[in-house]
Amino acid sequence: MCANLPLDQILQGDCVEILERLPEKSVDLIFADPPYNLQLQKELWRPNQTRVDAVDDDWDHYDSLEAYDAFCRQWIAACRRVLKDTGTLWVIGSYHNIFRIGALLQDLGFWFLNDVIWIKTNPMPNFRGVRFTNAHETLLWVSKFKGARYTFNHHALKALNDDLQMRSDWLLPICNGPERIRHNGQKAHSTQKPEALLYRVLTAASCPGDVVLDPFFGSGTTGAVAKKLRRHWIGIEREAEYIRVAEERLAQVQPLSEEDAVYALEGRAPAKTRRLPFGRLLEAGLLQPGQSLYYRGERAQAAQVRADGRLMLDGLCASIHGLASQLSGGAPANGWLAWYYEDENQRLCVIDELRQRLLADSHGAA
Amino acid sequence: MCANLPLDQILQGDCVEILERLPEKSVDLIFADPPYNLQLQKELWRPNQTRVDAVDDDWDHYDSLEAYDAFCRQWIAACRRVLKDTGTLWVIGSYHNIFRIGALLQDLGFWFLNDVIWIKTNPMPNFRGVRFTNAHETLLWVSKFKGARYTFNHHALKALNDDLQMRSDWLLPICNGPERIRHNGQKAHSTQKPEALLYRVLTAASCPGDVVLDPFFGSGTTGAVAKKLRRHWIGIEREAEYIRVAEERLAQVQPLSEEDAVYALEGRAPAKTRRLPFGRLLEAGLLQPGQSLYYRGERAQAAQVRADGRLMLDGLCASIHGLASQLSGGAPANGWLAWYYEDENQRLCVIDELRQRLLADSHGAA
DNA sequence: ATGTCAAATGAATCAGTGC
DNA sequence: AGCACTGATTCATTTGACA
Repeated sequence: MCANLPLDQILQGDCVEILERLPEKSVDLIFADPPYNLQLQKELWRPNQTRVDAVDDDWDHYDSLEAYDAFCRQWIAACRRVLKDTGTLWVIGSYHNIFRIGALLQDLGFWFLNDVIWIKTNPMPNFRGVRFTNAHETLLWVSKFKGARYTFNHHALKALNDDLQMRSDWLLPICNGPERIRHNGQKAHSTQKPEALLYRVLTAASCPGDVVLDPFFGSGTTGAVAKKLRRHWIGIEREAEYIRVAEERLAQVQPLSEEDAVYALEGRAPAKTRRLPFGRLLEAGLLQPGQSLYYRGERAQAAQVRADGRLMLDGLCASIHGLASQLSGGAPANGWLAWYYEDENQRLCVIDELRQRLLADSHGAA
Repeated sequence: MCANLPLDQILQGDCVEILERLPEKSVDLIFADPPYNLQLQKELWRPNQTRVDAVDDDWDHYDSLEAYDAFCRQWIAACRRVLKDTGTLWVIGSYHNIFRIGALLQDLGFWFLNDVIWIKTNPMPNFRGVRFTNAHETLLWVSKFKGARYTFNHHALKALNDDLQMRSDWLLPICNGPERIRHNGQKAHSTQKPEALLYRVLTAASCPGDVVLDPFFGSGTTGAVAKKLRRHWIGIEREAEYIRVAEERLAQVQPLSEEDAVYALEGRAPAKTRRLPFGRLLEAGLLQPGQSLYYRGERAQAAQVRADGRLMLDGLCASIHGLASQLSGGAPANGWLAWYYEDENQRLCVIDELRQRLLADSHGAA
């Protein structure tokens, strides 16, 4: 971690200027909730003749699509510079702006990992009945370039989702009730995001101790969740009033215990199996060099174990994973489940059983 | 409708060339399911739609984005020309291409009505657990320009959704089972869309007799649903094999009866009342000039009826609607429901009852 | 305290017809 | 095209008043 990174603070000012003063490749995760450029047309009234308190803040106004594009190109490029090569960027938006931002991200070399849909359980209806209820917002999740390594805590997310793989559609309520910060009954910020949304983002794409940056900090939801989950955070915000709101809020956040933060990361998934190289089976005497392993348990496809832990078959030589992949036509393969050995009773058993036996032995790990 | 519009046919060829031969402003609805960003297919397209044989991987990421943009700009512009000013365009895509298309639509002057998320009940899992399950596709719905009139059958959609306003998130299964067209066990088309999706699109944004065009016709789902719902359809498709599949499919489609098609359109909408000016109540003798009407049934807010059918209160003088609007602080108001008169028993009744009485009298309409 | 009902409200590109 | 006039339209939650 960079020594001169201002951690766990809110930096006041224009996000582009401040980002350009931060060290490059120093941040693990960026969550950006930029102005949406809503361009509201006129007053909107409910059928019960009350007025809708719409977002009409000055910070959301741009003169043209071109002006909005130029603004976004600047802050996205500045984010890219401070992001580690293994870091990822999230952006949230609506149809007013998200297509421009998505295209810009691709133009600037980012690589899409997912677009995630936040489906609101309780959106504002379309009062005039002239369109579909606008019931969602879109989150973009991109890595810095194609092929970049990145963090995705698959098991934590799976656990968060009742042991089903987490999908790209997230059903969550809007920020309301006690969580919504109000002063004298007025919203402290017109677009405060729910903590549940950030909880999911940070759990998925960062680890405890990582640095999470939010260039449009607002009421500080990103910081609040980062602090709770024991991530470092950096907030950038222009408006002094929002900074006061966020600082008061952050002072009240209690971080989870270290164990709980790690537990939140691992979720209820089976304890993460330690990595164990295939060669350990040879070292442990569970397999012998020269012994045959059978692809998918078929005796017709026999490979020989080499002393270095590689397999040979028909002149091919590769790891258990690589050879299985080649035999399957190139699909990624888990060699532990692809290869079978003959046990003392001449029965074929999957080699993963040997790995499990070794892992269960507390002294077995390398 | 244009006399020289080739209705209920599949036109073979490049969609841009064919669109440019069709009459302008002649089509009510376009549904487009364009090829995804060709990064995935490892193909390059020149701006003139000819395919570049990409023999290796050394093509440039940015060149490919630009080529895809050029391709999309052409077909979208061609669609815009044939679309009536009151027509709307739908485009479906995934994160690979939808952001480029959304931005292009805005650049070309289209106006967003909604982005709609098709959430798949049964998506393909992410087998390697390195991302979220990509469980949705995005549909864009745009009118030709800001402020354009367009068709949205609010009541039909509300009826489709158990009398709740239809939202922008649609939960529908992917096309599978008997609906999926197969030849010798092979999918006849790799991206056949479910008819339920098109059913909702056409029900929402077109009327029986309208002309629906699909520039990437494929297996013909758009045509099949259009025929069923008694819309005219035009399909454009390059591949002869897909055309054969679609023609065979369309021959088997039975249109709904006219009544069913109209019922599907109207849903449970209230019968449309004829328009009746307030002055007719005076002419019919149901109200007298000088009589008092009470705003929202409160005797403290009494307006006087003038002989010209306007109301006066506190020096204000306006129509029943205009005065109700002013009294409510500017909200649009339905005067028929806002004003009450005193009946022969000194009870206050809403003046809409008088309108209904006059409308029920078949001779009452102006 | 507890229950019931009315009022308030949330990132919104929010009207249609006829002259 | 522009103007004047008519009149159709909302869901899930939370908050607060009041019994």
